Amino acid sequence: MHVEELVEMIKARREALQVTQETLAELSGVGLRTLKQFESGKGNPTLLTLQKIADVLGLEVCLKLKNVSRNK
Amino acid sequence: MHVEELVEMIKARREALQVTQETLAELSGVGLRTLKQFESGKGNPTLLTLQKIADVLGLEVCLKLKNVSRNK
DNA sequence: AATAAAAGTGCATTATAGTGCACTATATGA
DNA sequence: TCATATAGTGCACTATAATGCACTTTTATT
Repeated sequence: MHVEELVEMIKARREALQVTQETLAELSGVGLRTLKQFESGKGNPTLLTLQKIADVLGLEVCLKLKNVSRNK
Repeated sequence: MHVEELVEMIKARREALQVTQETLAELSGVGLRTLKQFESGKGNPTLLTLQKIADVLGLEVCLKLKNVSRNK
């Protein structure tokens, strides 16, 4: 997943749960500014930051085998 | 997945592919020091760094729903 | 349209990730 | 065992992520 997709997934999930950025920031312990930056596609969060955010949304960061076979 | 698990997955994958840290660093464009730090569990890489490393190993960073139901 | 809530942005500061270099430690093979 | 390859670490520096604050823009809602 590219960064944009990860961002979209986080945003979609947050919105689905009807949580505001402000609330998510509080719940996750990540600064509001940081969250805003990330969601607006401007950021390059650290793994820890991403995990904190994902966690609260019931998501988890993982690694999976890429579409094996052929050259993208 | 906790950081340690992600690290283990990267290391296992790198070793399975018989690639040295040095080679992986070169292929991924990530500094050797950074890679060493990450693999030895000392780091908190940025998403971009993690993606660069994962990419070369045929892995991708993703978000997935956590074990729904009940309290971990 | 007016208001209010939520999201986005500029600026400045602090904390820390990324990096190279030199060196140590450990694993591996002859 | 000795040599060599590979992995780990201390130090120092640069780049940038994380953050708060104040303000603007956008998105509902009435």
